[in-house]
This record gives sequence, structure tokens and C-alpha cells, in this order.
Amino acid sequence: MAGSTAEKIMDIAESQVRAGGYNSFSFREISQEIGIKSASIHYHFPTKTDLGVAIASRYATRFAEQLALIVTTYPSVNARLQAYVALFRQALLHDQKMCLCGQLASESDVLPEPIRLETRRFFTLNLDWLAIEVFTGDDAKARAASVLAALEGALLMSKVLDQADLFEQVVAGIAVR
Amino acid sequence: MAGSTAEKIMDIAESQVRAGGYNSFSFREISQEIGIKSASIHYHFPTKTDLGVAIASRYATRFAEQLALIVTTYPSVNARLQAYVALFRQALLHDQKMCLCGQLASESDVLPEPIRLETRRFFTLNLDWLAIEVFTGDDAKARAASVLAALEGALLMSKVLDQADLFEQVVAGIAVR
DNA sequence: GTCTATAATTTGATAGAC
DNA sequence: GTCTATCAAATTATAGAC
Repeated sequence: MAGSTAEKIMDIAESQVRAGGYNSFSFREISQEIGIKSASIHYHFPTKTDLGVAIASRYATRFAEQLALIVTTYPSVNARLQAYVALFRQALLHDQKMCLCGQLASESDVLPEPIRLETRRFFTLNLDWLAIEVFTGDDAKARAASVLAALEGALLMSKVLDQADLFEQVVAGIAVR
Repeated sequence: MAGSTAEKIMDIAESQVRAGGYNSFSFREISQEIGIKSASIHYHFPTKTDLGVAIASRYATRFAEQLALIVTTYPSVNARLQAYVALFRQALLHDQKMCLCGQLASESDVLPEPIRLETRRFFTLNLDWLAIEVFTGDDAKARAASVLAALEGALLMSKVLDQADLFEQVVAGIAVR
């Protein structure tokens, strides 16, 4: 866990949210894990909303960077889709947790508005990317929605049932055409 | 909102959880909505965990009853799948919220064990039903997982983006074979 | 069954010293 | 940047009167 204190705070906050949701993480838990006092966190992130926006924004931006990298790396739409699926697989295997924005989406009704907007940004940028860089034709948007829904749902099921192979079973049904 | 006080409590609790998650609902909010004091809720449900188990168990049991009804009503696997999808569509359109157990699944890491078990029961009974009453063949389990993941993910996306047509786009890609 | 009263804990947040 | 000290609010929960 390298990086500045602010980055450490964000790393732990993201981990907590992905485990139990926005209302499940606290400044005190984060501070104890880092080894500082909870009051010190307010120096880096004045309010909890500020911290929530920061991790959601970072997550969406990092994802967008990965998507851009996929486009420049793979000319084939099949390879792009495979690499895209791998992004979600990593979330499950490496972190054994939900997609951060999938988690936030489930509680979007009670999120502070700025956090909800960042969460929406994640979903729209994913849908747009799939509908432009992977799928073609009249039903490109619909197919994009199907893929993203399947991946988010697969993460959800794999998490609650603690069965990583469920994710692979769902992934096996995903194809470009 | 008819029924006994206990049922009213469960109705409101379920609504709150489906909106913002398990850590987002409180005895005080429920009591204010009903018009009693929060202490009175403890008479019906001694602890918050008890209430959480009650609504998760009721949700899973009701769902199981619907599944049994579908089997006796429709002989065709196509019709069964269509009726199954309609169960999730109702959750979105009528309540404009997540599936209760989909919501609980996302926070399963921080749920009290009895609630997590009820949540798991919902998913296993759905997967088992789909793999027996709708799909056939070697990949029946995989196809069942794909359908449930797509539906849960579709609810998630439709909720956060506030676009009910996203659900229909995903549903359009679901078929028996 | 519901009430009042209260306890014990946790939470996000601020002020000011260092 | 981090600390101590403190605050106001919300939370689940209990005891006992009615």
C-alpha cells in the first residue's frame, strides 16, 4: 500500500465500500487501518461526500483509461471484448469484491448527488464504449447493455454465493455475435 | 398498506433496504412512517437482525411460490422464461427498486450471518429452478446463471441510470435457446 | 402492544495546539 | 499534517409503566 496518505485513505475507503456499501465505511475504521486519527482524514477529505466522490471518480477514470488502452492494443472486436471481460474478472479474483460502481449503483437512491453522478458516469462510459468499439449494427446499444448487465450481475452472484466459477459460466455466454 | 403491524414494519423495512441497503434503514424511520415509536418495533422484532432475516426470508419464500405457480401455469419453457422475466420487471416498474436479495447480495460481506444465508437461499433456489424447469442439457446451469445475472444486472443499471428501457434491452437478449 | 425514559455506542465533523 | 478534545446527532437496544 504505497502512495501518499490521501491515496492510502482512498484505497481503504474503496475497499470498504466494495465490501459493504457506502454507509458501511467510516472514517474511524480507515484511520485505524492507516494508523492515524480520524480527525486527520478531514484534512485530506473535508467531508465523507468528498471522499466518496474521490474514489468513485478515480475508479471511473481508471476504467476509462483501461478501455482506451484496449482499443489501441486490440484491433479485433473479439479480442477487445475478451480484454473487457478480463477487467471485471480481475475485480472478482484480485479483490474478491464487487465492482465499486456496481456497489454504489445498488444504493444510488440514498447517495449524495455528486457521488451518484460519478457512478452514472461509469455506466454511461462503459455502455458508450461497448456500443462504439465492440458492437456494430442497430442493436449495438442493446448488446452493450446486455454485456454490462451480465458482468455486474455475475460479480453480484459470485460474491454472495462465493463461487468464482459462476462468473465464468456467465462469461462463457458472452460473445460479439 | 394493510395487514398487521408486523407486516407493516416488514413492508417499510423491505422498501428501505431495496432503496439504500441494509445499513441504510433504521427503526426510527420505520416507526415514524407507521406512526408508532421505535421502541415498539422491538416488540415485534427484538433485533435488527431479526427484522432483516424476516424480510429476506419472506422475499425468498414469496419468490419460490411464484416460481411454483409458473410451473403449474405454463407447460412451455418459453412461456415459463417469459413469466420469470416478468417477476423482475415488476420489481423494477412497480417498486422502481432493486430486487431485495440483489441488494442484500451486494453487501453480503457485512451482513449478519443469518441474513446472508437467506440471501443465498434466494439465489440458489432461482438457479436451481431455472436449471430444472426452463433449461435442459449440459449447459443448463450455465444458462441459468446467465439469465439471473443479466436480470440482476439489468435492475442495477436501470435503477442507477433511471432508464427502464435498459431493462427491456437486456431482456430482449434472453432466450431459452 | 405501545408508551416514556434512558443507556451505550458509533458516527461525521470542528476548533485549536503542535 | 497530525494530534487532542469535544460536539451534536443518530443508532440499536432495554426497563418498566400503562
